[in-house]
This record gives sequence, structure tokens and C-alpha cells, in this order.
Amino acid sequence: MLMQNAQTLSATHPAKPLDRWAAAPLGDAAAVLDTLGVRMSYGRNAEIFGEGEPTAYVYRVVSGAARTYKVLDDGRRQISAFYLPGEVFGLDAAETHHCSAETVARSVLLVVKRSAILSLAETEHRTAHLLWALTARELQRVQTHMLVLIRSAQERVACFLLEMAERMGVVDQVELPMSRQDIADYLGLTIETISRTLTQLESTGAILVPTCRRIVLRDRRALKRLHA
Amino acid sequence: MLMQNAQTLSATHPAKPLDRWAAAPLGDAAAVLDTLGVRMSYGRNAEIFGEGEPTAYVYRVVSGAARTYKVLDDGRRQISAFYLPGEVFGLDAAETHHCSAETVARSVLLVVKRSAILSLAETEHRTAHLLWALTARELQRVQTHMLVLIRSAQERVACFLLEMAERMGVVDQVELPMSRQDIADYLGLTIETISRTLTQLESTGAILVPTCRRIVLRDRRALKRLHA
DNA sequence: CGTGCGTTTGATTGGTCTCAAAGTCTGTGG
DNA sequence: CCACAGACTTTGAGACCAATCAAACGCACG
Repeated sequence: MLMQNAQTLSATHPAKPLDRWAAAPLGDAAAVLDTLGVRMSYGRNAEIFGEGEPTAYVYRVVSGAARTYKVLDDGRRQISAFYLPGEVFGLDAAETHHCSAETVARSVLLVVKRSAILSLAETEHRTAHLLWALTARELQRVQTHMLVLIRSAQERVACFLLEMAERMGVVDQVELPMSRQDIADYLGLTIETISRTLTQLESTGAILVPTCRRIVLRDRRALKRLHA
Repeated sequence: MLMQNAQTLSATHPAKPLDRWAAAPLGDAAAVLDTLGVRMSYGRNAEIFGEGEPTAYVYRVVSGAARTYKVLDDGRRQISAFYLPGEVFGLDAAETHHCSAETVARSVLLVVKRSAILSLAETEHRTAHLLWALTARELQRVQTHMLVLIRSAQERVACFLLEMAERMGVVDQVELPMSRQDIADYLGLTIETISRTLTQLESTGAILVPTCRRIVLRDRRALKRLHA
């Protein structure tokens, strides 16, 4: 089903990462991962790692998108986060992952051996600080997302669209890589409510939905008002 | 209003922390903070730090309890976490706090200069790893809490009671330090729903509520079933 | 013994879920 | 190129749960 092997696209570049780090600003410090990682190709809905598995690798999205999630006993799924091109995930401090991860669409991921980063962090405090900063950013993102989860359906969807637009670096039109079910599980709603809410936002003129994956932010003011 | 100055109870112990760290297991590594910190006393609902303020200190609860929270434009408040005796908070990697923090009840906090920890982390990779681990634990806690926020009122309250009992190290009786409003803002519900749900759980025999702050877990099995 | 805050209880409303069915898109094979 | 199957999305009707508005209750405090 979701199990789908990835194919190696390029070999590692052993490199001398220390130099490149020294002056790297934290923002794009993840660029250093390039020198340590391998590119791999994944199909749609492919498993990247499972909850409880050892944390052997760290990933950066090159193209496509990924999601991390947890599943409740009753089968409900909560998506913790989506990861878009350029973003890093899978960096747990613990020995095992506490979320599962899958691709949302056909994707290319940069895969980096966690041990390589950890040993680097032991001698290079900038690397250690990067690990901390990446986890802290993740924490901040999840805390912000919690604020979204306590709001109304309209507000959640508006927040989601604005978040995606910002993270994809676009102003007024987003090409969503994920399905309605993914959005629903991310926002704590049902697919029907997602669909109805989009229709509703379209009827008020806030957005346009030319195709179900493409959404035009027609009135950012109105969306921002819901964003609060 | 909430502003309330804290009183210093003891002086810093400059100390030689390096030795103590070397072999310290990560679990109680925060014990090292003792050697760097100062004890301060706070009143009820006292502000500890505000969102956006510089991250000058890290805190550990000695007695009492604290909460971190964010406020929406419409005034709604989401409590990110409660901190009980022994727990650490305020450790943001960024230069400014992205949550506000207040005491829940009269409390004594161990206050540690962040810069002292950071400079230690530059030379001592165990300290750096501790910073990372503490933030990662926080991330894990918030992710788990997200799962709670997508559930029914009964389930949320049951999860909350079990969580508090476990963190307070008690088996079947919890003395809640926080008000109904705090619980509501933590669980994304209203005070009325909290109250009704507790009454409901009491009527089914799952709990007893002798006083409004004291709750007896009468049937953990039933609560665990809701915990899922 | 009031006073005020926090909590509980009640009645009603409204938003989201659930169940159900119709509609749309995509990829596949003839 | 078209027809078809399957998955995904949209729309509809009704039920249910939690929010809201309102009032009574209990407890700590002066």
C-alpha cells in the first residue's frame, strides 16, 4: 500500500562541512545538509518513516511535499505538519521518531545520516545550535498551529490558505499538493467541512477555486480578518 | 494587574558546573540549573515573562505551578502548557519569547540566566545537547496535546486528568492548582463545558469531586478508555 | 453577615459531524 | 480518441455536541 521504496538519485559528497558552516547564517544553514546528504525519489503517499522507528535520517524536501502525523486508536489521524520544498523534518532529539512521515505527492528528498550531523555537533557548537534552532522552530510552528485548532472552520481554512501561500512564497495563488482529506486531518475538521467552507469562501468572494488543487486568494483582506 | 514583582530568596552559587554535568543523565540534568540559578517567589497569576520579550532567563518550578499561553485578537486564550514542580520552561532558542508565562498559584521558581547556559553550551556539548533535548521534549508534549484538542469534551477532560495525575506522580487523587478557566483554555473548551463534563464523569462513577480543586480518579479504566 | 469571585446548572442556539448521494477528475485500456 | 473504472470532491438533510446567554449556588474574605 503506502510502502514504496525510494531510489537513490545521487551519491553522497563526503566533503569538508566545517568551513561552510562557520559563517553560514542560521536561516539557510540547512544548506549544509547538501554536502552530507543523498537525494532520493519517492512516489505519492510513500512511507518515509514510522512512529517508533529509530531516528536514523534527517530529511529535507527538494521537490514535492511531506506530512508528519499521529493516529489515534479510533483511527482518526492528526497531521502535525506539512513540509514544502526547502524545509527540514525528521530531526527528533530522541532515539525514535514520535511521528510517522509520508510523502504527500511524488517527491525528491535529501536524506542525511543523523549520526553524521550528531558527531559534527559534538565538536562544532554551531551545528549543535542549528539542531536546537531547527527543533525550536518546529515547536513554534506547532504552538501556532494549536491556536488554529481552537478556531472556527472558516478561520482554520483561511489560516491554512494564508500559511501555505506564505510558505510557498506566492502572493495570490496557491497550488495545493495535498488532498482535502489531508487538509481536514491537519485542521481537525472533516473533508465535507473543508469542501463546504471553501465553497462558502468562494461565494463571499474571498477566494476562487478554479480546480480543486488550485486556489486564488482574491481578497487577502477578508482572509486576514479571519486570520486574526 | 498581573504584574507582580518577585522576591529573591537565595543568592546564586557561581560554582563549577562542568564537573556535575559530565556524568549527569539527561533525565534530571536540569538539576544542574540549581548551581546557576536563583530562587524567586511569585504571587498568584503573576506575570513571569511576556510574548516578544527578550529571552533573558530560564525557569524551573520549585513549588506552585506556571502556565504559558498565547492570546488571539478576539481575546481568546490558548494555554500551551502547564508546568509543575521540577519542570523547566522559558527555554526558547530565539531571542524573544513566543509565549507569555504566568504563575497559576503562589509559586517559587528557580531562575537561571540564559546567557550562562548558552555560554556553557558553546564549550560543553553535553549542555548543548541538553538544550536540544529540553526543547524536543517540549515539542513532543505540544504534539501530544494537539491530539487532545481534536477530541470530544469528555475525552479531553479525561486526558487532562490522567496527564495531571501522572505528572504529579499520584495514582488516584489530584489537587489541581489551576482554575476551571485555565483548564478550559488549555483544552480549547469553555468553563461551562468543563464543569458539566466533570459532573458527568462523576455521575458515571469515573471520578469524584469532593472540592472543586480536588479530584479523585475512581475508575481509571473508564478514563483510560476515553484516553484511547 | 453581606460582598464578590469562581463554579455549577439550565435553556436555547448554532456550527460541525454524520450519513447519503450526486458530481468531477484522472488515469487506463480499448 | 473515446469509454470506463475508481478515487476524490461536492452537495444535501438531519442529528448531535458544545457554545452562548442567563441565573442560581457556594465559598472565601473583609
